[in-house]
Amino acid sequence: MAFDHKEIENKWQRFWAEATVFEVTEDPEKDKYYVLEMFPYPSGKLHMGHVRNYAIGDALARFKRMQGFNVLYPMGYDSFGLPAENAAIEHKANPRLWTYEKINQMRGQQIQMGFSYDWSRMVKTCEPEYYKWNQWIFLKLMEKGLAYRKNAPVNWCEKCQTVLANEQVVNGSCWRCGTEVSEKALEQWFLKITAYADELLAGIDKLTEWPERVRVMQQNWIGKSEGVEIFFKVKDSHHVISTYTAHWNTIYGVTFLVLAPEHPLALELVKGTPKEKDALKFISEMKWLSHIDRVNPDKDKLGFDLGVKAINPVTGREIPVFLTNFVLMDYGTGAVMGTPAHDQRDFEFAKKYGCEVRVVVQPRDRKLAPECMERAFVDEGIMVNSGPFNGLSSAEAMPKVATHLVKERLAKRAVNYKIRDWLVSRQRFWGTPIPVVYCDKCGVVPVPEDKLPVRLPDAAEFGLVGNPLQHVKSFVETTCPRCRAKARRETDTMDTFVDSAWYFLRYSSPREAKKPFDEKKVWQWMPVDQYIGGIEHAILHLLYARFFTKALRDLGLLEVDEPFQRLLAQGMVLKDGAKMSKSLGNVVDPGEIIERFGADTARVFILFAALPEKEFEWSDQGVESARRFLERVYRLVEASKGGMARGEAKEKDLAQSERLLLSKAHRTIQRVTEHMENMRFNYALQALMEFANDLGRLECRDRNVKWFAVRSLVQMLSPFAPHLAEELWQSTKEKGFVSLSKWPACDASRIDVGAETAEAFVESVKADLKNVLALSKIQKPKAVYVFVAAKWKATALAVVREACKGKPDVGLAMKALMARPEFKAQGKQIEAFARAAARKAGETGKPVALDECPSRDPLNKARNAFPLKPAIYVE
RNA sequence: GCACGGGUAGGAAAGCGGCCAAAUCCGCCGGGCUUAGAACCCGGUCGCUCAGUGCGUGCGCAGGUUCGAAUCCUGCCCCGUGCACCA
Repeated sequence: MAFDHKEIENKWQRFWAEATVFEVTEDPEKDKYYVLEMFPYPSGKLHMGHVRNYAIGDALARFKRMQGFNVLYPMGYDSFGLPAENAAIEHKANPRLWTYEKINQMRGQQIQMGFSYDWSRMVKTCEPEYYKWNQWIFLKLMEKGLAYRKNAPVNWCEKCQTVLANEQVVNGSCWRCGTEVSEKALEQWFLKITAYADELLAGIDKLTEWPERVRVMQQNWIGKSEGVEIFFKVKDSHHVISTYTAHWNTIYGVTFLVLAPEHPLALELVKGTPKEKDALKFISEMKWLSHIDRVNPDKDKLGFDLGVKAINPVTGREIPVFLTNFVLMDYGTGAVMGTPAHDQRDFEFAKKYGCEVRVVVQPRDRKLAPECMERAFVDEGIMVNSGPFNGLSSAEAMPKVATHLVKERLAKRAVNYKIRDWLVSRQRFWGTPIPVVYCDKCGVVPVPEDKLPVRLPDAAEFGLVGNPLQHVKSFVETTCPRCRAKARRETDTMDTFVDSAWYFLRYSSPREAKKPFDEKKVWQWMPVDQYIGGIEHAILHLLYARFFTKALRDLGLLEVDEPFQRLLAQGMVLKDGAKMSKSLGNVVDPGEIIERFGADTARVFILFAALPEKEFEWSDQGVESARRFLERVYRLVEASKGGMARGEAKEKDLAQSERLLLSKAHRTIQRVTEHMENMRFNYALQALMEFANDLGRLECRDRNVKWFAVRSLVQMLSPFAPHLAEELWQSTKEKGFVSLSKWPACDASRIDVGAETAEAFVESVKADLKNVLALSKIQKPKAVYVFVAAKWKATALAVVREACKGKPDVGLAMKALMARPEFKAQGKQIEAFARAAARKAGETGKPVALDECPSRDPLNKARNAFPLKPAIYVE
């Protein structure tokens, strides 16, 4: 091993910390750049996902820093949450101590990785100095009616003994423990994210630097639907059933209505009729079904005919009214009109319960007959059986039908959203206490601002039923802030997503004691220029953070609308084709990689493996190759040290290969800079690898060119392998830290396009041929030998043929060469001799006879000397 | 079902109208260096063919647009991811 990664890494980590190299303050002289990674839950050990996430962020932060930006690159811990509490139950550990231990372990590994965080800004959400402001913001939201309490059926996880937000229910199961979620009615706290539904949706258009799929997911989640509510009169009754639809053009095809079992009219309509008892029975059966079963499209559609008739407002026909399991009370009006011919669910229902199928949209290429239909026709077509709208296309009919219905007062325009208010109550200990008190006299009383934070008690008994906080008397028993009477403190804590909904603001002024953050400083840093994290937060966290940003703006605390300018959803690290997971046993521990190969290697490998947003397969060989690359750079720089001198290279003094090297250096700077800008780190590394090869093979005696090339390489390597780069920076006698050096500038005029292209090659072949001919005084050569790198062979020969105007037979020359007794051996050997000749020719500047060639001269040296420039021999 | 992303050489993964038989890394083959190996350096790595070279096939499948397609369009087949009885 050429270098000792442990020694180098420890050394530079210490130096960075001692010199507080990465701490930043606001600086009006510089442009700011805020790089943020989704802060981790402190589980103790980093996993590969973390390493990838932070390697990406750190490379960008280091690059931007070197470019002269004032870079805010902080780290913190999302340290409230279930695992700490579960550990408390299992191991009788104190969740606070457990959490702090894990934070320290994790932070230790992050330091080992060499991430350039400003640790002075560290934020831990479980500390009162942080969660105090959760409470404060909660109270502000309460004042504005954006935080409220209501009795609601909630998603309940029996195992975690807690309520879950809709976003935390994955396929009907708890997102954490996988237990099937059940439904339960409870008094719960909500945040009114729906008040911002429209703005959150409209804002997505502005997020042009977010991945498309995340934007789509958010759009779907908000689920805005613009439609109409159509009113159906109930026959022989004063009741009106209002239904929401987005396909109002099919109103003439409505042949029944279906109500959710919870619909207020469900019982009302059958009160006192013989159907009442059965209706009650049906309703209670439906209530037994969980929400999950109700919305499962594979479940049978069940109906109960209420026996009453409604009137289709446009056809005047009487239509039956059913209760059903497949209509949801919390979307639209809880009642749906049935258009069996044009909606698959309605079609199935109608077939089962014998409702009329009435076609009102005909496909253009065939004719539908209700009795022959096997499924609903849901595509675009021509309106039929629709009174005045017959003959229109369904698209044309949409606005006309809507206008008609509204004008006739049969309907009103309506908008519906899928998004629901955010349920933030959790029946857990390890979270931010919700700052309210229940008083028998005054009701729900907010804790006054000056009494914040409501601190979590230091100790509690874990493992009892329900929330441990309920059993802490000193916490629960309090007095009413308003009337001083005995009162009970709220024991629910906040969803941890509240913590992460604004932590990025806190980094601007992490020790601010009088408010959640300093407005001026936040103004300096926000928005986050580049946010990086896992796709799993595409909806949950990102939507909540956007909501908080807007809500805080409306509280007058912020001036930005959107928190995250550019978003990168990093890809997963796979092993054996699957996500690394304990249960699959395919986890690669970053700690071991750091130990064996070093942090620099781990970083280079992980960034080189693929584009950051794509998933890639872990490869042990890939790790080794990353290490080999670093070794090569190390050797190159060590070998170059003697031949370098700081200074500007003088163009006219440069030999071809030196000019080429200089050109390559600038070309590489150009490529790497551009790739860094776009976070295409794998390309940047590729360019660096190629450049390292060039540096190794191109002969360079010019000390200034050498210096520039080596120095640039070390600098550009530093975002990827910062420790090694610092070491090389120091060993090449550069001042200060490479981490703080100015990113090399590409001087486009130094890019010698000619030297890098075939044209230039052709020119050089021509020139060399001329020189050779002149020097050798052979005006009419019998043969010409050209020795070059294989890729240039064809070009070179073509040029020589052209230049010699066909006189010497170049092809025959090679044959003649083959015929010589000393070259009877293999072609390879001929090549070796040829290269030796080329080298000799290059050294003396004169052509040499082949038999002058030292036969044992190493091929590789000849090869190194003449990668591009041809050697020409004539006879 | 809908939406989004993919299918490229032995493997991973670039390219997204001509400079593409296709970057880079790995693997494999040959050579150099070595007592030998490791490491390191060089060359090769779709098939046939040659001294140079040339030809054929070719980037999921089938068509199309174009002077020209891995790259653009259409349809199809696979694979991921997300959302799904949202009316």
